[in-house]
Amino acid sequence: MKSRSTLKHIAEHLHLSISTVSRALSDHPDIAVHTKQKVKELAELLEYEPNAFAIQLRTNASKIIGVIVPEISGYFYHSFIAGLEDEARSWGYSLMILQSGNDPETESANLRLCRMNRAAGILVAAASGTTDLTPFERTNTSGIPVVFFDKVPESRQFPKVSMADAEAGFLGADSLIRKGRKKILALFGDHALSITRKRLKAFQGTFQRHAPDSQLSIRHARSQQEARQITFDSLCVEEYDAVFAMSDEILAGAMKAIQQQRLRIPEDIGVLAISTGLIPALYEPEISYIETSGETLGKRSFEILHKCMSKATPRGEFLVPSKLIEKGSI
Amino acid sequence: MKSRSTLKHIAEHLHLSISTVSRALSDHPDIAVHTKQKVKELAELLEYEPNAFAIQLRTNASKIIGVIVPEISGYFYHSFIAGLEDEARSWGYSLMILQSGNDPETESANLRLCRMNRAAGILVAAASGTTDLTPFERTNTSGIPVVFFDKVPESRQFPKVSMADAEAGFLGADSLIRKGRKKILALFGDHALSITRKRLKAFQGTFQRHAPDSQLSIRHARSQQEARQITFDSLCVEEYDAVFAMSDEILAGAMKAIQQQRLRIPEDIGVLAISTGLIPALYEPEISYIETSGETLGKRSFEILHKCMSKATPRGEFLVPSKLIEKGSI
DNA sequence: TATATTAATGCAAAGGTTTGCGGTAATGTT
DNA sequence: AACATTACCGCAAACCTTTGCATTAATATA
Repeated sequence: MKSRSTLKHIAEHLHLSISTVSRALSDHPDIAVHTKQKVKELAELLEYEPNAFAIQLRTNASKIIGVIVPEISGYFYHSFIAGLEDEARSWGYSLMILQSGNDPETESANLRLCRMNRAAGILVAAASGTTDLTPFERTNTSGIPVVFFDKVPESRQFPKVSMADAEAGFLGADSLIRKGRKKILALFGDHALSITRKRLKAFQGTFQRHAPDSQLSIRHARSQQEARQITFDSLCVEEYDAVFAMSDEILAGAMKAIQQQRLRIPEDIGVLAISTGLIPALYEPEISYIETSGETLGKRSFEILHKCMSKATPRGEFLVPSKLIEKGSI
Repeated sequence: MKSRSTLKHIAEHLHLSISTVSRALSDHPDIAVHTKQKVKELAELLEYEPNAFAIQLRTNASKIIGVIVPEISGYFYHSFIAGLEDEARSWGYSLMILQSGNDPETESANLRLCRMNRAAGILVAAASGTTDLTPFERTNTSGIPVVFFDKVPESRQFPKVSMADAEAGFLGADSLIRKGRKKILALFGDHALSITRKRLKAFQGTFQRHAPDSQLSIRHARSQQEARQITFDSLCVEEYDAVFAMSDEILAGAMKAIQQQRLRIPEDIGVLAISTGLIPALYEPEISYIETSGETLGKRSFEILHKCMSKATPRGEFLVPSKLIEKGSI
């Protein structure tokens, strides 16, 4: 193990003081140009790399952003993280990824980790069981901005960024109406989740306003399996114009039922979903969807957090717009 | 912003020295039990949280593991990261995630970041263009163990952990043979990739040895789209007993062609894939697959890296076994 | 020539923690 | 009673960098 070179080493070699070397490397105007040059050359030669710990200890700030999600894998968060990493890296930040496993305890422990590492900021998709926000408040109080995304609490206290759920619901309903679909099996997630309620409300409202004669069968499923079962049963007893799925997970379940019934898309039945786009691309024909891009959400979240880290304290909820991607399944 | 409490604060309140407080908190045997108790109580009260920077500076070691992957999103790496994070957390380590975007330059920059942050160890899935291993060597020389996973270089120099590709290829062929499938469309990835060659070799070899009378059509596709096109065209001109896909991406393409042709699975055609399991679960019936679990690979990778970080210097390539998951598509 | 200005560099403290070693008092051993 | 041991605890250095201020020498100004 080669011992790494430090400012001290460079200073000794050049018969300079540590402070001069430090300033030379950071292009401080006080330092003579030829000195800077010599220092930089030697630094290159010695493969000098600053000790991040020392810098962070001195400045009491890191270039690390904490990210706490229920799970990395699955239908959504990995694309969020991908977008976020991309954006963060371009600003010189790195990501510390933590999974809560939907457990508030673990979430709180992760939060503590972020504090210990003096994260520059923290992005959180709350665990579903999280009600007590004091750990987040404490983090905030100690000078680390916290921004919620996707799974956001009711509280006004923290900035939040999430998908434009109402808009997505509206777009879904709107395109079904435009295509003349009248009898629709609409599959939504757990009614306890705010995301479900928001999407559902806009979806339902749009139909009531613009196509009150349509027949809407609203169903709720808490898993892929449940979505499949419900879809299958529904399709057995009645014929539908179209199936609408409010998420990738639901879509996956619904598609299995549709395949099982060997229905043709879009002739026998239309299909539309709210999705990130990965799952809809797996079927033939591909499924049209209202895009809720994880990547975009990631980039946007970084922007908001970045503002929090500098000066401003943005308030309220920021929405990432969604748009219809037509693939011919409806 | 509340100023955080330090060892010094606790020491002053209790009229003790900093060193005593430090030792008390880490249960050093030299410290009297009642002293420990008092210190811990006050630490709790003051919400003391150790300054990770100071610790890391002092000990010149962090509890952070660098992970460099071409991309987080996609078919595979997110599940790897999920498994890894799980295992790492249980050992008190956190993950610093970096994407190379398959660019050797970025990869090298990410490596540098890991060095600056004195990562305890680094896990790398090499960018496809990476040929020069000196940046990795330098990292290694400076005392940070590097282990490659999934996309591993030829070099013997670093420990590597990857899927048991040969075994997966064998298992695929074996189960096709057992099911009596004779005429098979076998879809593989880019022939330049070692993963492709390994899987193909075992697959082909098994057929030659155990069912030399079978008809094997081997095709190579570099994308989902290409896989789809090839499958579609092939199915047009000939009838096949079964389709074999060597990866999720290929499977997705093949499935689109099969759906397009409206073939029933498994009656009209059998389907088998090598996969992590997410994609096969989206179809009806679900697709049987040889499981190459990202989670398991993640956990195993951590184990190897963990050994490297302590004492031993494991050499060679470690393989994580795969197994057949029967779902009735064949 | 004496004084003010500028340019270039060095000193030293601070940031919070760990740890080898030395010190003190109390207890145990002959 | 003299000495050795034990149980606790503190001192101070070290980890590496940043930065306010002081210092020196050289140049410009009056």
